[in-house]
Amino acid sequence: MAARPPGGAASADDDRAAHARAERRRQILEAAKEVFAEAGYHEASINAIIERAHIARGTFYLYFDGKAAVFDALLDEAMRELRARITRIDVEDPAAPPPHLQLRDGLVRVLDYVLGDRLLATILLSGTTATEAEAANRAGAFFGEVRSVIRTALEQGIQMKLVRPCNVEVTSAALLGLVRGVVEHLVTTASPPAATEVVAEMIAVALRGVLNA
Amino acid sequence: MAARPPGGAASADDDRAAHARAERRRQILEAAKEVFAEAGYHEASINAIIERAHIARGTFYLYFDGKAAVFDALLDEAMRELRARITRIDVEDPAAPPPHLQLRDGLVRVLDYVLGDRLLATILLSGTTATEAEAANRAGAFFGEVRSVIRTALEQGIQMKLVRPCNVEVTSAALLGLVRGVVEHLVTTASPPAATEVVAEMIAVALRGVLNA
Amino acid sequence: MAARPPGGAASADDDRAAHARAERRRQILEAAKEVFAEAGYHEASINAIIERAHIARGTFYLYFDGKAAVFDALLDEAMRELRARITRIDVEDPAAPPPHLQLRDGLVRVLDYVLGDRLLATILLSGTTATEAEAANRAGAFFGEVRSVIRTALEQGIQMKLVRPCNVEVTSAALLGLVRGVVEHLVTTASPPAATEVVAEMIAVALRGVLNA
Amino acid sequence: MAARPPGGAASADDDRAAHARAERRRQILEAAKEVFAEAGYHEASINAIIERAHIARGTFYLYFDGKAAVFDALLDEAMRELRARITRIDVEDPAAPPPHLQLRDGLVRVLDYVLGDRLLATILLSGTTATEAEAANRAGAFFGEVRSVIRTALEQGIQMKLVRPCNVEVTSAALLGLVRGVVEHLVTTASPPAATEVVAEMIAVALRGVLNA
DNA sequence: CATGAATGAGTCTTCATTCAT
DNA sequence: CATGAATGAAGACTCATTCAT
Repeated sequence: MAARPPGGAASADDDRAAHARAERRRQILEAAKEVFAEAGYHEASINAIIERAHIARGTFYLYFDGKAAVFDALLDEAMRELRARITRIDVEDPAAPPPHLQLRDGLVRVLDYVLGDRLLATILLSGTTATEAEAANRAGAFFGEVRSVIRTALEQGIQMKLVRPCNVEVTSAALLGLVRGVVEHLVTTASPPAATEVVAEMIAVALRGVLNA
Repeated sequence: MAARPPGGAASADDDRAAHARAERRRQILEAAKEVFAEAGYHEASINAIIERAHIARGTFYLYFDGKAAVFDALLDEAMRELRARITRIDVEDPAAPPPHLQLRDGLVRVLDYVLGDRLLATILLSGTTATEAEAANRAGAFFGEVRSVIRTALEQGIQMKLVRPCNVEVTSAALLGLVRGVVEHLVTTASPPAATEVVAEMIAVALRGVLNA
Repeated sequence: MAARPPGGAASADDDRAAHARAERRRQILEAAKEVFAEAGYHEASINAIIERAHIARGTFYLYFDGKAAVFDALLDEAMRELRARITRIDVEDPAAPPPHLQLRDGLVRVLDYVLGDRLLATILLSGTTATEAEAANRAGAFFGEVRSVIRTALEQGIQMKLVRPCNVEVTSAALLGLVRGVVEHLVTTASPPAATEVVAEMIAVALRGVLNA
Repeated sequence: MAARPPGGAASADDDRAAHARAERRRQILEAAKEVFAEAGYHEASINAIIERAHIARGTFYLYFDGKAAVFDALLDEAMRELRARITRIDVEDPAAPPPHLQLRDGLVRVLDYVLGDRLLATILLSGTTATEAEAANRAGAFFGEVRSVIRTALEQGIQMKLVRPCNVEVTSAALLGLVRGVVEHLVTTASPPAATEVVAEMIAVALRGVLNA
C-alpha cells in the first residue's frame, strides 16, 4: 500500500498525481505531528489525526499502514534532518575552519532546525520513552549515534591536547544531556532567544564551565 | 478508596492491621515500579502489575484508585526522595562546608539514590513525556524545581563572582540536562562506575568545561 | 449501472462497442471466477478481482453493481449451463432412447461440463452455504430444482415398476447428495478419471447399490 | 486466557466456580451456534453472538479468543460427537453383530445426533466452505476421515465378496455425498421422519440401489 | 478484606462503494 | 468510458474499572 504506482516514463498526469499524493501525505504528517507533539504517541488517536487533517478514516490508511507508521515517518524525518546538520568535526583538512567554529556552526544549524520545527523536535525527544518498541529503539539508536559523535570528538580533542583527559563515557553522556536539556528548554519556551546566542552559551559552558576565570 | 480505616485511638490490632496494609501497598508499588520501568506508563497493564504482585484484580483497587494513582505514588516517592537529597547550597552560614563540597555531596547523594533504585529513576525520567497529563505536569514541575535550584545557585555564584556572568536561563537548562544525561547513562548502563567518580567528572565539566587548561 | 447504452438501431459502431463491452465483462467474470473459487465469497475482495482482471476499481462498477452481482452472474452462468445439460427423462416418446441411456448421457454431459470448468463448479457447490442471502437462496433453489427432477424420475420409475417403491423424499435427497459428492470429489482431485467411467460407477451404485449380486 | 485456574486440590468453591464458568461457556456456545447456523461464519458477528447470549462484549473474550475460536469449539464439538458415533465396521470379532447391522446402528446413532442438534450439523456441513482457513481444513479433514472409513469398509467388503468390485475412490465419494445429502435434507426439513426409517432407506439405496428386483 | 467475573467505552483496521477528473 | 483517490460504515478486540460473593 501507500506505494507510488510503478511505471518507467512519467507523464504530466503522473507528475500531477504524484504531486497531489505527496501533498496529501504531507497534510497527514503535519496533522499527526501536532497530535503526537501534544499528546504523545500513546494518547494520540487516529481519530485526532484524521480530524485535524480533515480526511476520512480510510484515507489515512491509504497513505500510512497505521499509527506506528506515521510516527515512524515523523521520527525518520526529524532524524534525517538532524543527521544532515550534525557533522563530525574535521581536524585533518587544513582548509577546514578551526574546530570550535565547526562546532559552533553545527550547533547553530541544529538549533535553527529545532526552533523551526519545535513539534518535530518534541516528538523526537519523546521518542525514546514509552512508545512502541521499534520507534523507541530507532530514536534510542539515533541518540546513541549522536553521543558517539561527541565521544569521538572528545577522544580526538584529548589526543590533540585540546581537551583535558577525562572519562569520555560519562562526559559524552553529560554533553549529550546538556544539548538535550537546552533543546528541551527552547522547545518549551514561548519566545526563545536566537540560536546563535544560545549556542554561544552552550559552548561556553561545555568548553570552559561556569566558573569565573 | 484506599483510605486508612478511621478511628481515634490506635489499638494494637489497628497497628497490626495498618502494618499489614502498608506492606500490601508496598508490594503493589514494587510490582508496579518494575512494570512501569520496563514497559512505560501506557504499555504497562494492570494485569501485569497484579500478576507480579500476586494479588487479585479487585485487591489492587482497594489500595489504589487506578493506574494513574499508582504511577503518581511512584513518582511522588521518587520526587520525595530526591528532594530530600537536593539541598540549596548554603553560602551564608560560615559553619557550612565550602560551596563546591556542598555541591559534590549533594550530587553524590542523588546519584547514590539513583543507582540504588534505577527502576524508580527510569520512571521519573520517563515521567515528563507521553504520560497522562497530571503526572507529566507533576514530573515537569519537579524538574522545574530542580532547575530553579540550579538557577538560584548560578545567580548567587555570579553575585559572589564565583561564577562568570551568563544567561542563567540557558545555562540552568544546560546543567539540568547535563545531570539528566548522566543519570540516564547510569540508569541504562549494566555496570556503572561509582557515584563519587561520576560526580567528579560531572563537576569538572560543569565548572571548568572540557578544554585543556 | 452496467446497463447497455440505449438506442434502437444498432450501427456498426454500436456493434463494435457492444462487443468490446462484452469482452470486458467476460474478462472481469473470469477473474472473479478464479478469485471466488480460491477464496470463497467473503474472503474474496474486489481488490483481488480487479488486480487479476487488470482493470481499475471504478471500471469494475461500470460492469457490475457490486460484489454480489458478479457472484450472482457466475452462479447464473453455472446454473444456466447445468440446466441445459439436465433433462427430464422422457419415458413417453417411443423414439427416445431407453431411460437408463438418457440418464447416462445426461450425467456425462453434466460431469463433462463440471470437469471443463472446475472453478465454476466449485463456486456453485459453495454457493449454498455461508454467502449473502440472495445467492444462497438462488443456489439452494437450483439444487431444489435438481432434486425435483430426481424425485419426478423416481416417481415415474416407481409407476413403471422400474424402481422399487421407496420414500422419494429421502431417496431423492440421497441421490442428489451422491451426485454432489462425486462432483466435489472430481473438482478437488488433481487428475480425475474420465466422465464416462465415473458416470458408470455412479449409475451402478445408484441403480444396483454396492452389494454383490 | 479462558483457562481453568490451576491448583491441585479442588475445593468446593473451586468446583462451584468451575461449574459457573462451564455454564457461561456453554451459554456463549449455544448463542454462537444459533448465529453461525443462521448466518454462516462470515456473516456472523460477535455483536450478534453476545446479544443473543445476553453478555457484554468483554465477557465473550473472557471465554474465547475470538470469533474463530468459538467456531472452532463448535466444530470440534460436532466432530467429537460424530466421531464417537462413527465406528469402523468390525468383521473379525465373531461376537460382533453382522456387518449390515453394525452399519445400520452406526447410521442411526449419527442421524439421531444430527436430528438432536440440527444447528450444529448445519455448521459442520458449512464448515468446509468459505470459512477461515484453519476451520475449513479441520472440517475438510473430518470428512476426509469419514470417507476413509467408507473406503476401508468397501475394500473389506470387496475382499469378503460382499461388495461387488468397484472404483472405491468414486464410490466412497458417492456414498459420503449420499449421507451428506440426506443429513442436509433432514437438517433443513421442518418435521423430518424418524432416524430409523431414514436409515432404512439410505441403506437400501446404498446396498441395493433404486432398481426394482 | 480479598476475589475475579463481568462490563463496555474506546481504538484500530478493513473494504465495498462512490465520484470528480 | 476509464480511472483511482476518497469515503465511512462496520466489525474485531483490549483493558481499566466495578461489584456481588
